Amino acid sequence: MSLVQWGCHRFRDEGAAAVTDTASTGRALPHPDREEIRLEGVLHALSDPMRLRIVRELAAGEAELSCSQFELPVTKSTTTHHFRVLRESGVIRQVYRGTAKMNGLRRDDLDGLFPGLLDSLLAAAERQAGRGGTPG
Amino acid sequence: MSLVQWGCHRFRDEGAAAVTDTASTGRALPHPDREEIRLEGVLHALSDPMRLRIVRELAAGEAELSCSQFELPVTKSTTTHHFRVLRESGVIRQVYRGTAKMNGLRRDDLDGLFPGLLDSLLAAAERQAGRGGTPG
DNA sequence: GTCAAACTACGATGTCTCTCGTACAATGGG
DNA sequence: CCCATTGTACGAGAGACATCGTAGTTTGAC
Repeated sequence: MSLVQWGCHRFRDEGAAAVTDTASTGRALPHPDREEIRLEGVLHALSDPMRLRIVRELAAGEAELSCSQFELPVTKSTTTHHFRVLRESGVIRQVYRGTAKMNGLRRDDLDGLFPGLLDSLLAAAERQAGRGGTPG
Repeated sequence: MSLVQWGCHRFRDEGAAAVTDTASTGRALPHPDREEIRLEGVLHALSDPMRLRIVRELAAGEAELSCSQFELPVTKSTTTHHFRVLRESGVIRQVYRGTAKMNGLRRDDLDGLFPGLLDSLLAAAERQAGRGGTPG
């Protein structure tokens, strides 16, 4: 049938992402620019219970949190993986601080791109959690 | 390490779903009840470009649409697959009418469960489409 | 310098997903 | 009854994903 190949479910190009996060230490992490953030990528990132939970905890507190402050029922390797997915999809921003890696929601960028979306999503997760689901 | 196994990324239980859609013809299709709809499942369904596109077309028009009215760049088999994912996640409702299968957004159920979410998602998709993405 | 803490890299594994093609079933019109 | 239209079932293949374990790197404290 020879159909158009327009790269479905492939959100990990990143291409030349901005690597300009020289925090207190020298290590930098690749983040997509605001304009590179794709809705499908964000939804994919948030469609995993573990990641939705992370984002909910991140949204609950004001400050940034290090990876180790999340008590997730998975190993450290898996935790690293989930945080990377969140960062590469543009949902969170990660910065090294000493041996820790601090995580913060990219609220400004997400609100700028998709006004109201993040709040709706968080409210939805909250509602479902109250209903007896386990997404956070 | 022996961690808790709490069924991550497994949204397809459905269990005893409601199969009470005897439309004009006799064939019925399993839909999750409103309370069975899970946010993660909805996000997962919408994280695919093809399905996001379907939902956007569905939301644009008022009336229900048959599967064949969507001109998707995939085969019929694949189209069937995507519509099933959307139905099983609770995003759309499907009903047979003659040889056609009519599709409608489950707006009431989604708005009831997650107020504002669907609109935010559609607005986000619209915005991204205007920006030059291809999600619809 | 040594050491613990925090996180990463890599490879493996099992499952899921997207896609297809072919063959099949249900419906309604002549 | 025959047939076109519409959609399904099934099986397969390529690739993505979540998870793990082990081994390694980076950092800061002593």
